[in-house]
Amino acid sequence: MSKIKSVQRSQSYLKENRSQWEIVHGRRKCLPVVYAQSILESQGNVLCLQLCRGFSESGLVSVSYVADHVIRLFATHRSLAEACQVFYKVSSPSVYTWHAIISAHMKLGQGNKAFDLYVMMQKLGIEANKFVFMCALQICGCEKGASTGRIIHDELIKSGYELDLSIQNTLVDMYAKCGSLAESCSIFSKQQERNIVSWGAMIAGYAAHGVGIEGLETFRRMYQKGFMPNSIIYLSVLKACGSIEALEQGRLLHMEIIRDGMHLDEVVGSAIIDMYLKCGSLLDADTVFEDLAIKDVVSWSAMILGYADQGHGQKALNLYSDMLSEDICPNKLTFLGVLKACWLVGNLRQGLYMHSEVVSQSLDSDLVVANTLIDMYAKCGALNEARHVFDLLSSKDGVSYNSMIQGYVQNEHSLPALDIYSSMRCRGIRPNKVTFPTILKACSNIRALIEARQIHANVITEEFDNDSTIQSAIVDMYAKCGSMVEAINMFERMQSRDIVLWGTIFTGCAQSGDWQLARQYFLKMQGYNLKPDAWVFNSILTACSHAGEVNEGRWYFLSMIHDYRIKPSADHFNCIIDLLGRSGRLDEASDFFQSIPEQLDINGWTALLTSCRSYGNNKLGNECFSEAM
DNA sequence: GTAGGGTTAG
Repeated sequence: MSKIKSVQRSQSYLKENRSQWEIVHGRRKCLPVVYAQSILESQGNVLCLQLCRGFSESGLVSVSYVADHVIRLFATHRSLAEACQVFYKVSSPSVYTWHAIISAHMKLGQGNKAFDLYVMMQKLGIEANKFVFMCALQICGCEKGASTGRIIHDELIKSGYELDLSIQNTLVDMYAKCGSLAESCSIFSKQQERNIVSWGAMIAGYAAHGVGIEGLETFRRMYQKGFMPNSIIYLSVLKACGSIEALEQGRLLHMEIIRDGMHLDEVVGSAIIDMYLKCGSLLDADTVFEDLAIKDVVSWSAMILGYADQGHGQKALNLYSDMLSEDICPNKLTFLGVLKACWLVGNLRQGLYMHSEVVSQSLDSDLVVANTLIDMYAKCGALNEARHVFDLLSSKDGVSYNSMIQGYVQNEHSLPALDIYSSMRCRGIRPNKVTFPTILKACSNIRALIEARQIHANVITEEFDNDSTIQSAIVDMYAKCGSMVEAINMFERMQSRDIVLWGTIFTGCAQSGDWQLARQYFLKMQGYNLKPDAWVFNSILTACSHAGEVNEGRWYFLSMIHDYRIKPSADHFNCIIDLLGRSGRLDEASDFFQSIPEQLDINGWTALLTSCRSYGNNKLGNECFSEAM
């Protein structure tokens, strides 16, 4: 039957007298609903909604099998209120009706309400079927978390549904979405039978957790087992490639997708663009984007965000204005990209304008957007604006606090950063691996040793004391706060120490003027076969300079040049001049430079002249000046 | 009679 005829028949049914309708059509009375569905599929238009409303008002919906269809259709039209109205009119809802209303809530982002309905259904003595169980598992994946998921998993075992393929697939998906990849893998590996969905769920799980190598490996195994990938599989595999920046694998995948003729699909196309951008290949992304038949808000946003992530702020902003001129309405992710672009190019004015756009779309209450706004303002140096967004945010998460703390620390406002940190702890929001290095830096900046010790204690209670980045930050913090004993205590406990960390120790020694300790550690470092870099030498020379170790300083300077082939920078020259100058040996400083003229650049001369001036030796200064010219 | 896996994310 043609679609137009379906519409006409549906409408004429509705016009008929209700009682007659029921008698005449008997059990086939839900047929118009099926027609309405076909209209939705073909046109997705207002007409379908009108038909649904007609049913909703006709009273026919009190019969559960009519209501089931109508609820599902209202859910597709994102009209949860109308779906609920229908549900409440059903005199004795069947398990199908319950499934329809639970699923409607879940799909429209009301996971908690959906779960309440699930519990209510069971209390009313209606036994869940596999579809309801699948729905409950999905709610755990998006709202309730793994602990509730495990309870339902137990219920499934008792009811025997555990052996059902769709249920197993949903379990794999649920555990992955809850962050428990190990449980996903365990179920997947025990599956006796798998279909394309099973493979898709597992690959998506790996991709979402950034374990791209396993994702690609699973994709390969799937292929070997004779499953042909569909577009959904490709989306996950592309994400897996992007997560590990596997450009070559991504290119091969792109070729396969072209072979299968899926590259022009706007959804797959957006994923290909995203993969190329994450792999840093902007040209490839451009080409794919240009070739897309339909550029929707997702592909535009993928480009804008991708360019912003790669540090190309201006290009991201240009893309945004191109997108607007194509009459595409920005969404939340577009704004995330544009806000990032604003701070990349340091354009606070555009940032303020984008903020007003965000407000006009009522996206300012969205946590991710608000956090990005805080970040944008803070990175543009507009701390008051950042704080304003932060204060207005009713439910702040760890990221909000981290962004605000980072904003203060980056702008060298360490005290308010410490304040925010304490209010974060008061509200029971746990600091994480982003918080600790930042707040430790705040302590270093103002040498707040007492607070720093407290934060070190927090690091231990939050079990981040084995994180190498945080350990380094603690060493750095103690060194900068002048407590070399604590710095060394931490340093000695560390499993692996990179050159930066050794540099931190030398800087600490230099600041405290402890040349003996610096020398001791320098020897120790050489024992680990670590090559000192320019920065390490700078610290060593500073330590010599502070301790007045003229000969040692000279020796290390020459060793740096000849043994380690490091070209001295102005900082190194400054150290030597300082070292000689402190001992009142400006002539020697001059001679010193004469002995290595090929190393001198304009910075070296500038350093020498500055030093002559600060030590009041104009004669030497003039000589140096004419020589430099 | 139902579905299950999917793109852009601070």
